[in-house]
Amino acid sequence: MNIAEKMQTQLKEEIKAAVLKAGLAAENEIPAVILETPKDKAHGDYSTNMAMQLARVAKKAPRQIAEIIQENIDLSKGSIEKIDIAGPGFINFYMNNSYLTDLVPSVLAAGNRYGESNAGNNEKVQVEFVSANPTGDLHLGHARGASVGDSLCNVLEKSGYDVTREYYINDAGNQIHNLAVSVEARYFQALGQDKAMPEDGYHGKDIIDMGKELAEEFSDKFANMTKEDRYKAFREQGLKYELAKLQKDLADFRVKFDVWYSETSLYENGKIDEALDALRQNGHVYEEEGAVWFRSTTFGDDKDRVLRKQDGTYTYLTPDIAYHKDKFERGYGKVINIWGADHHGYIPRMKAAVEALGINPDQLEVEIIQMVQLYKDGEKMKMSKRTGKAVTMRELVEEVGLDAVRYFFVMRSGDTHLDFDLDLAVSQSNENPVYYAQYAHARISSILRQAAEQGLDVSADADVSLLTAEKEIDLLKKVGDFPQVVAESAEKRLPHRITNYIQELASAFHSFYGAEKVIDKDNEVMSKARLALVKSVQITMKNAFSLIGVSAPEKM
RNA sequence: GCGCCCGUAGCUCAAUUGGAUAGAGUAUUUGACUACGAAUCAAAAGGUUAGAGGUUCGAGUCCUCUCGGGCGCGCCA
Repeated sequence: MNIAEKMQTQLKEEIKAAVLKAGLAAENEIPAVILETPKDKAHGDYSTNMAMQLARVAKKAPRQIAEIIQENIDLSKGSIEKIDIAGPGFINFYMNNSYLTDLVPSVLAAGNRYGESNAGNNEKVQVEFVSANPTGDLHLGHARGASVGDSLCNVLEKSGYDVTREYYINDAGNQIHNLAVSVEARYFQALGQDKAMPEDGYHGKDIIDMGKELAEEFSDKFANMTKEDRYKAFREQGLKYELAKLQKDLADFRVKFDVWYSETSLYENGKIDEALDALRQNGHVYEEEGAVWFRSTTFGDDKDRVLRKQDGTYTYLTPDIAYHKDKFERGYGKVINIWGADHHGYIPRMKAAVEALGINPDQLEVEIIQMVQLYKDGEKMKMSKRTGKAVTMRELVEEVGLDAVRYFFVMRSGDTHLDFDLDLAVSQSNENPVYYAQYAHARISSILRQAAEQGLDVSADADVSLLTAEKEIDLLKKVGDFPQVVAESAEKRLPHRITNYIQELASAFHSFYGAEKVIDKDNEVMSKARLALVKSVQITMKNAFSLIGVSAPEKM
């Protein structure tokens, strides 16, 4: 348990004890004590709404109850400096700051492990994200999904979950057929032959490049094959090429998947049939008009869904059901899918399928990432993957820089439509929030470098009780918040909380920096105390950056 | 037509999932560099939380309706 948590537990117990002592309510009538950190620090370090909650039970006015609680609280037991009653009945606690002296040494000792907690109890969680079809370049929406998904995974890991990052490769189905014939057309075009692109083909630049590369490497080898062999070859080559590109682009984006899961493998190892059988055995499957249906309406879906088409092939849903069945069989307590908003209509049927397999559908969570709109020169840019007129993730990173892209995407909660202003993101000015935070880290690094040159080392036994100035206390408290911010970010699946926190931490540091001088030749004891503080800020900042996949530069 | 999501400062977004006077960045205005990094700090100004009802001690947050925007609604994936 970290220091802030300890404080809060202690305080909660003392509040409960006071309520009991005053006879305001019986033990079983007391609601769980809720502690909040007031937005306005003039309202103390913590506040509770206990008095309002007890109004009904105690049959007294909230403010009166608050006064009674106040009288019965043991200040020293709760490490409380002062108690105020405010507003409709809030009880505000001003804590004794002496606990903060323990904070700095504990952060220094924890190092890059600072922020960890065991909130997740080592539960196995699987997160599937991006999972773009291997038929073209990753674009803006995927970049958002990759940023948010990877950050969520990091935050979950830091909070004590056992996380698996997974990418589902849609290497079966119609789109791969279209890929094969698109590659074929580009190949012949590269050989100088006039070959029209198919109606549903992929017009991306990457396919043109692939056609050229194949023509260079293999010359007219494919042209001389039988039609069947040629199709097979292009299918294979296309997949290989696209998959390699996806893996490289994501690796360059600092996203590392543990598992690349092939849809085709489900066809080959019989898992689709197993899943179908399971659904059938549970009585959720029927035949009609020559097709096999899943009665998903039993579980709240709008309409029943086809599993096997009249022509005998499966719909997209069927292998996906098998995939999800397999996920749970691998022992994950929680399965999280991060999907683009264009797939939200797919949620009810997937949940229905999970439930029909006898699994609690609450174990499947689907996080929807809203669409990204790109603006350039103040105008909306039209994008279409089919015609190849999309800005790719790679281009975006080349233009904007990886740190800024990742920061920008994690900065916003996933459930709002995002306008990405290309001109703003590109600008290397202070308009770009990522620099504000990175600058704080660089500044700290610079201070530490200079201190070292002057023979001042950071040591854990510095007398941090000297840190009593307002800005120092604010900064200490902010550092102390970190583990809980991480845990909450994980629990609520809101990785953007981390960037909010980074901004606050950076702001607290810059403000402190403006008010107090760290290295003071005439006061070595104070210098050492502040150096220890600054070092703990640096550790926290760096750990926070690493959660969102952004670098913490020592110089800029 | 039906379903899901969104609507908060000029702009881009937060808001401890029902808490106090709705906050940051940016843009605007003012002040601070012979200063450990001015990519910074200090301050001012900026709001009927799209609108109308309702629920309760208390609503940006929950419910109903209206308006506006996005995305879905296939034996495509």
